[in-house]
Formats: sequence, structure tokens, C-alpha cells
Amino acid sequence: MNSDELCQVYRCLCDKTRLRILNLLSDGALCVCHLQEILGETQVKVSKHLAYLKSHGLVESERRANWMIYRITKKTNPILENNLKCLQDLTNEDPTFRADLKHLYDMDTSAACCPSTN
Amino acid sequence: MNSDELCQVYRCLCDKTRLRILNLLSDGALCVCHLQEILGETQVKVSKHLAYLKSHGLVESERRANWMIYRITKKTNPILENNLKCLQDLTNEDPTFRADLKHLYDMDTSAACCPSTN
DNA sequence: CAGGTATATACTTATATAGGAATATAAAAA
DNA sequence: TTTTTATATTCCTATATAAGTATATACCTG
Repeated sequence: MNSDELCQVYRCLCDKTRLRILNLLSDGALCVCHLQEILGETQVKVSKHLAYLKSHGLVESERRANWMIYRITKKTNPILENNLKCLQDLTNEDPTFRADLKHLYDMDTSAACCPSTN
Repeated sequence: MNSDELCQVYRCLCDKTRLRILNLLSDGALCVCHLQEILGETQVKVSKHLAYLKSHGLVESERRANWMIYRITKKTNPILENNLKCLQDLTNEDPTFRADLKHLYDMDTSAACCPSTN
């Protein structure tokens, strides 16, 4: 990774909605509709931020029937991994991150769109 | 630190010039003119990026006669410290960061503007 | 005080990006 | 094949910010 790529990772991280998405995906893959529900944001907004993250290699997606399943990229990225870890540490301090995760855990994950086969 | 403050830190990190500045300051305090010379950028550009970093609490400054000495903030900031460490690890990989540090080490630091009393 | 040096700020322009509205696409269901 | 569901894309507008030019400020020296 060079300095330009590094900047780009930080550009991905410098938006709150994207941080919330990454925080949720750190816990496992999710479909757009579940992200949308947890974040309480519009479909377009969520979809665009996912596209941004994907275009810069931070997340990957896979279609499953009607649904698109997003996950943190499998390619190793030390900077990303490091900062995702920081995010987890922050979860206890930040109300938004904490509420998002609670929402995720309370969610019915038996729906067809988010198979537990993460 | 909450999620909004976290975003702001990443906003500070997502510019290459600012990353170069932070990388240099990780090694110790520097005046604007030395930063300017190492970076090979205009005075305005360097000054503005320093102002940006300062306004968001990542660096501090102190006047010494004609010169302004900038340093990494003394307030502990786990995210910042963590990423500055990543920067150092990257120094070996990235030509710009490496060249900047070489330039710094080769520089005459006996000048009045950059007393070694960092 | 006048002049010089170092740095900061104001003003302007260009670009990236955020977000909304409408529409397009892909797959499943009827 | 039409409709529905889930997601993506296009078009538009507003805002943040990067960088340049010119100017202002702060401090030092004589």
C-alpha cells in the first residue's frame, strides 16, 4: 500500500454512514435491506455508500437471489483491519455504534435475505 | 471520542499533504519553513493544511520569534496515535514518506527556526 | 519607525462528494 | 408475461475543501 491508497482508505472512513456500515459488517455479512433498516437511512443513500466502499476495495458483494450481500473485503488490508478494530473499541463509547449493534443482534436473521452462512 | 469526532480525524488523514506533514511531525516538532522545504510545496498550502490540522486538534503550535513551531498534539488520541504508527510502518513501503524522512534527516537542524529542543 | 522575514488569512475558482428524486435493472413470483 | 421486490444508477443541487493570488499580520532588526 502506498500513500495514495492510504489516503483513499481514509476517505472511505471519513463519513459517518460508512463507518456505521463498516462497524456492522465487521460483525458479519449483511444485505442492503438489513443495513438500511438498522441505519434508518434511505435505500439510495445506503446503496451509494456501499458502492463507494466497494469501488475502493473495502467491501465485496455477492448476489443471492434478489439480495446483495455485502461483506468486508477478504483481501488483507492492515490499515483497514487496524481501524476496524479501533471501531470496535469505540463501540462502547459511542451511542450510535452501540445502538446499531444492538439493533443488529435484536434483528431476525432467519429471513431469506441474510442467511447465516456468512 | 465519539463517531463524529472519529470521522473528523479521518478527514484530517485523507489528504496526502497532511499525511506527509504528520509523518514528519511524528519525528519531532518542525517549523513551517522546514516543512515547506521538505514537502516542496508553497507556503500557503503548507500553512493552510497546518491550520486545518490544528483546528481539529491534531497538532499544536507555538511561536518562537518569527517562526511557528508545529508538533503533534500532546493530548492523547488513541486513533491518531494508532494511525501515526501505521504511517511509520508504511514509511518503508512508500517512496514519498521515505524521501521526506530522508530529507528531514539530511537537513541542517542547527538553524534558529528549528531548535532541537523539541 | 522603516524594512525584512515568517506565517496566516481573505478571496476566488475548481473539484469531490453528499443526498434527494426519479428511473433503471435484476431476479423472483404470480 | 406482468408484477413485485431488492438494489443500482442517473440527474440534479448543495456543500466542503483544495489550491492559487493577493494581502495582512507578527515579530525582529537596524
